[in-house]
Amino acid sequence: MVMQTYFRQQAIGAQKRVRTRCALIDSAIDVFSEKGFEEASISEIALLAGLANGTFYNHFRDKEELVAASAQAIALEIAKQLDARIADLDSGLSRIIVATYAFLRFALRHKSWGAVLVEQFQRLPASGAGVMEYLRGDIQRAVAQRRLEVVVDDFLLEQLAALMIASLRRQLADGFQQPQLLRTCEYVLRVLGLTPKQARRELAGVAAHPLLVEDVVAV
Amino acid sequence: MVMQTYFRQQAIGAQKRVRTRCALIDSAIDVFSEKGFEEASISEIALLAGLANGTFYNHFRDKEELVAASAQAIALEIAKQLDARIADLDSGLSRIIVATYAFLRFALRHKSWGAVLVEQFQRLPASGAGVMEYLRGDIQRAVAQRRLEVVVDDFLLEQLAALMIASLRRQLADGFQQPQLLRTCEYVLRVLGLTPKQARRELAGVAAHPLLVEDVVAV
DNA sequence: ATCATATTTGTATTTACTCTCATTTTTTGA
DNA sequence: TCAAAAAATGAGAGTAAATACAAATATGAT
Repeated sequence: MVMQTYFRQQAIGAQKRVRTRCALIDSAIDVFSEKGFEEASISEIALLAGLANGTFYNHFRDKEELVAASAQAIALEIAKQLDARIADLDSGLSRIIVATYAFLRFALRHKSWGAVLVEQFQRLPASGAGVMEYLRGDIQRAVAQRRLEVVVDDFLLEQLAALMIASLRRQLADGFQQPQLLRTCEYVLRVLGLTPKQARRELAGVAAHPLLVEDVVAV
Repeated sequence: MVMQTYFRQQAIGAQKRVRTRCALIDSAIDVFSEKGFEEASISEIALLAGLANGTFYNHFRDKEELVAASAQAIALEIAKQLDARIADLDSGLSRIIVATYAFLRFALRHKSWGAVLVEQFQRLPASGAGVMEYLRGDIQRAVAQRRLEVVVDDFLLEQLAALMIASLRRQLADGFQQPQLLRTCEYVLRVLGLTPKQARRELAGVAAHPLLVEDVVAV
């Protein structure tokens, strides 16, 4: 696989410091997702980024800081893309479903991104739950719309994140399988307090959304 | 904290090979739970076990193999203890609840054990889900008793394991909090297809079980 | 275009660990 | 008790992280 250069390209025109940082992140995403965190060596990452070993330490204290920065960059990017695409949805419940589905779908299409998210979640679940911060707003919206009755706290978000990350990890290993992705969406809704029937109905209700239709969703 | 010697003591009288192996596992549980997997060094583990560095390699190929063996030893031990104590319960649903609660409660009382389970689950979720293999039987029992309608597959068990491990991890960090533990039990039941009301009712139904009463359960 | 500043380079050094293996010690069972 | 087998030892080779730093280079504001 050829090196990804997504963040590099985003940074064209920016300060040198930012550009180099992005080069390291691009390189790290590649090496982490290919070898895993522990096997990835700093010198290899620097080399692949076209930089000398010492340069790494101008930007990050250690590997942990780099994987955290990579995961955050990825999460921000995904969130940005999702936000725009579900702006048309008013129902909190629908937003939860579509965002959850699309988030996982996206991370499965861009496997190296997904791998880094999984890596960082395992390392620091609290920060990982932050990756799903967008869910908080949509859940609260659904509560305000009287479609859910639930207290939104960090523990709840962590439990939901655990479901999603476990699903992601499994499918990164086995390949995308829509039924599993839909099951995870259902489980999320059930944990949020919907009955299985309601969850199924809500899911069917958004099956026609463009972000789901790409896959020809069969609920 | 003084070193735990649980498995060592189990192995008194056994072959030398087994005794040394258990000494390494005891030591590993201590070091892993105190420093985490990455910071733990093989030489430190060997030293704490009263062994020379090289001895480690007579028993395990690397740290991964050791943490896997430790987690398995722990899981077997917990399963053994739980099995005996829920033998009186006939209802599959009740067994699911009590076992889930007691499993987490146990891992929270013996923090170093809990930490190793979390570590291994993060490393290899599939094997981690094996830790919860006991759940499979109880779920199938509940299905046979017509209290659940669900297909039991590996994916389902992994999703449930993810909920439990996330809860465990959070409480290892923050300390035992019964409300969170009970919430995780409820979420497990909901994922299994119970409505929130049913889940709540089932939970109340077993609140009097000895394994839960230790904590004076307030549902 | 210039130059003060910021960044990168790459080597050298320290530190810490993993893993190997020839040798020594301990165990086991007859 | 004894000898063969099993296990333990610990020094050493090899690897990589982390840090330092003086010299070289690139940058961007003016």
